[in-house]
Amino acid sequence: MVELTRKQREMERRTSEILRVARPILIAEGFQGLSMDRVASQMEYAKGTIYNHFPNKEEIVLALAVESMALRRNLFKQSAIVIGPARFRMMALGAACEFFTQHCTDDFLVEQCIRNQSIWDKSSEQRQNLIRQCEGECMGIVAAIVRDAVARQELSIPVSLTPEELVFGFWAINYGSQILTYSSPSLPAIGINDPCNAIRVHCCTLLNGLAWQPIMMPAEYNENMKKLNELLQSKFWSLKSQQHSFN
Amino acid sequence: MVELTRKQREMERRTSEILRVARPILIAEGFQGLSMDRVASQMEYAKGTIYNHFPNKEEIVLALAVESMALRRNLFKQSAIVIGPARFRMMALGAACEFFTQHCTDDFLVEQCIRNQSIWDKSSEQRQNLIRQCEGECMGIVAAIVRDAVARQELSIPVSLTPEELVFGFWAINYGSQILTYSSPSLPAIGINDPCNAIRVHCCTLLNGLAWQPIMMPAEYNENMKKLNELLQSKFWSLKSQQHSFN
DNA sequence: GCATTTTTTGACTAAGCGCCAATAATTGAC
DNA sequence: GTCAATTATTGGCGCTTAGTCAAAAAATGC
Repeated sequence: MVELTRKQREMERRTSEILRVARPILIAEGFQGLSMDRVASQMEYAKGTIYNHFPNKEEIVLALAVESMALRRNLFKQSAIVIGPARFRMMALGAACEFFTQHCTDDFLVEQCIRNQSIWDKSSEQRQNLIRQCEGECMGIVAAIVRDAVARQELSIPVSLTPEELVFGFWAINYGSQILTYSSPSLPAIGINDPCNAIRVHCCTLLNGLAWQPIMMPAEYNENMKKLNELLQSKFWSLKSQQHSFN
Repeated sequence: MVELTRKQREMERRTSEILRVARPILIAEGFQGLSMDRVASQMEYAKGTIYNHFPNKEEIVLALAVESMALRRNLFKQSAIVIGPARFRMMALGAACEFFTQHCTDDFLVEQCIRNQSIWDKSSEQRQNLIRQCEGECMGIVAAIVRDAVARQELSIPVSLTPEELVFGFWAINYGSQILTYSSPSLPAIGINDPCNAIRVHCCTLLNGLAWQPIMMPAEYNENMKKLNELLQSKFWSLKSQQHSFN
């Protein structure tokens, strides 16, 4: 029995080795560029062995996405515990989104890869659920801040919106802007020189529009975001080092 | 010479025939599922002939995206001429985004297909520029509304934002929410039951946060969006019929 | 040391992209 | 109307890749 677990451990070690090899290929050359032969030859194993770990290419990509989304979730968890009014914690989550895209760009790109029907069609329910769970956890972290703000009477949610639907607006604006920034050819050519600053202003405006206390002008908001960003940076290294070990 | 143009016309007719055949395949089965052999056999031409029209698969996809984005742009143009204060026109563009995603879902999906580095790597500069141009025109339409609102003193833009960067916020929130709605597995499972309504509320809040006159409560905003949506629907049919003929 | 189970291997099939030499069709000069 | 020159079409070929599977190798356990 102790032998069996040693074998299992060996198996798992190799599973993560496959992911370690596959990730940079996926990031550099996309889903097309990632080939099983290439992974196999770089691992110095036969292709069939790779198929003992993952039934198809899509599962590898989904497994990579699970890792990347776990990092995002951990970053969210760390951001949600900054001190101050709920609005500050909400801002910290905006900072986390910025930070993730800018400093974990590879993981951000992996997340993009799975927004593709064909990957979901060919992968296992089980691994899909890991993604959904992680997404749900991220949502839960932010929604908890909203609920806390309501409890503290610093915010009242517009009628007809659930706390999660309120979060959805911030999710959409951050996610949308980051996708556009990274995939739209030549934003500056159509007059968008500093998309990141623009989204900060919009988030601030949205928070103020919701009358989420304390109200701030964009300049003040921006100052606070800078501080939150630095705080996040200092927290980040310890987070990276335990990347796959903590919940 | 008249013979030559007849030939050219024949050539162009077949080019659009290829796109007509390729589009439903791309939509139903994605970039992977679209194969040159399949297009050729469905056209009852040899594969080589398809390659006389398009140097590779990526160019076909980009050509399809040009058509879809032209439809979006035309919808934007039609929406931008509704009567009333600039804020109403801005709202009409939000309605156009909703409308496009809901009633031209195929075109929305085609737009998504090209957010993929490998397609841009393998396609011609020339066709890429058609996409960029269309994107720039869409931006121009909306930015003009913003500029008009400033001129009418119904809006003052936050310092540090260009009119285009202001538009970018609305672009991001609409685009982001639509991508999430269409590609995120089970939004309702994480508490988002009506993403479309949520985004309407957020857009209203954002407009109010910018103090864009006339200020509206979400309920009133929603009523106006409904009316704009109906108006758009009535305009849409004539637009569809002349889809590729007008600028 | 040997039989049984498990794992690994890499040749193989099927499918698809892109190429190109051979074939067919069209053109236009006379 | 004929025929040489040009242009367009064809489909088979080389190459790559996903995924399979029977045979070989390795590990296990008695």
